Amino acid sequence: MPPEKRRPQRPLVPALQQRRREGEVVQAAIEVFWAKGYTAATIQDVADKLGMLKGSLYYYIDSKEHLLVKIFQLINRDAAAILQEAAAQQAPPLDRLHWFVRTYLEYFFARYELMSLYFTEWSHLTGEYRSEVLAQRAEFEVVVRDLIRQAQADGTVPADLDDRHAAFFILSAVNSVATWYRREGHDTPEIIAASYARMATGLLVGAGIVAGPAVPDAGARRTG
Amino acid sequence: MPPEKRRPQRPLVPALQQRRREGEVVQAAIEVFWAKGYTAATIQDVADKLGMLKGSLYYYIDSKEHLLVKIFQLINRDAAAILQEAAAQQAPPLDRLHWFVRTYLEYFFARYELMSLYFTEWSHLTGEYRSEVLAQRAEFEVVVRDLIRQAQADGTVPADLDDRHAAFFILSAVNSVATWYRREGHDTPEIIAASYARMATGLLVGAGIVAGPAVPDAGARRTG
DNA sequence: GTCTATAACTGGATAGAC
DNA sequence: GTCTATCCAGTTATAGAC
Repeated sequence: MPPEKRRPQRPLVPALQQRRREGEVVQAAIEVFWAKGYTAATIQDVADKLGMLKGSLYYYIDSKEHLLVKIFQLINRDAAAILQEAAAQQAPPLDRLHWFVRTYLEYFFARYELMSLYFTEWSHLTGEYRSEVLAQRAEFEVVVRDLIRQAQADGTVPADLDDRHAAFFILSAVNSVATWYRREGHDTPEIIAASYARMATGLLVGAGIVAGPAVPDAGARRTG
Repeated sequence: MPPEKRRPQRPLVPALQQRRREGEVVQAAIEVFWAKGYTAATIQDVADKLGMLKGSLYYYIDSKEHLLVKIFQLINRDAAAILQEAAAQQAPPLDRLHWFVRTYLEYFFARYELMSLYFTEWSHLTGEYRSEVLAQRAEFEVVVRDLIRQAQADGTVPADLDDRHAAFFILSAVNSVATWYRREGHDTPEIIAASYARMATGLLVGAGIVAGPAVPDAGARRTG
């Protein structure tokens, strides 16, 4: 039996301006992760950029994974604000959905490196950290589903369309722009955002047009 | 100079049934990665399941990452076949797109664990391996874009819709089903596949309806 | 109280013996 | 084809400098 060891107790009220170095650590991590990718990047790389030994970094972070979480926290607040505003507006549901997709994507492009890091590396998170990300996504799903249901209630969108599927379809597409968007591309952020908003709403109203008939059982397999 | 040592030379034409153990290695890896996730899973876990030491595994693989690649190769051939068939059919472009989305998703659900592993863990790949995955995705994009352009040519889909954006939108949504689908869910694979195919085609024809007008500049921010 | 250095442990990977 | 030994990176624990 080891003797009951005393661990350094963190004070409940942290000193006010003591976090400047912490911000530098997060900033250095962003640059390193962006340049090399999360997996390839080493804690040593981050420490080097700060001029400290890798072991010393663990005063600021709990783990390499935690460093990723600290980066993600920078955008969580903003994203939630956009979502809540879309939910609170008074315009027709489809207009609000359109606004949400467009505004969210424009924010996305404005902080592209950060958002890209989020969507390409979030899967490295495990346990509690992963759960937090999934919980936040669930909030997005709830709001978008609600907007779709409202549009179904007023007859704009066909009632037989599965609102859950539709919400997933739209959010998946929107969140995946990080996989193909590049700053050097010829499309401006505004154009892409408007294009995506158009498709998101078009999907809902268009589903009424292609509903039943467009599900042929592909009898035409094998040309000829 | 060490004496020219004779290493076990692999015959150019591999003996027919010599790969059984290799298959066992891949199968063990699938089970371990599926159970614990790629990051949390250790090479030791895979070795344990096979009853060998972790160092010995490296006779069959180059790296943990390579093990993931070997798993992915199991599905590449099938996915490419579905894609090519969609491109080769004689039906109208939108019907072919509908067929592709539905068939691809049904294949997806039939091999859910494998496909899920692919879409949730592919981002762990780096360098050459990552490039291969991206190249394969590019093929999907090419075919889907082509179907969309054909539908625009015959007037079914508005010409001012960006076919590249639309292809990304659809493929992103389809490939993301792994993030929310669960075997225990109440939706059958057929229902989801049909629902997604409907939305994919609806998006294209619906874009003509919501085109210009539905882009209000959200003057209604801040309810009140 | 804030920060750094050091050593030890775990997991991924390699080389060479058998 | 498998094992032993060993290396390196990420991480933890802890002692202690300022």
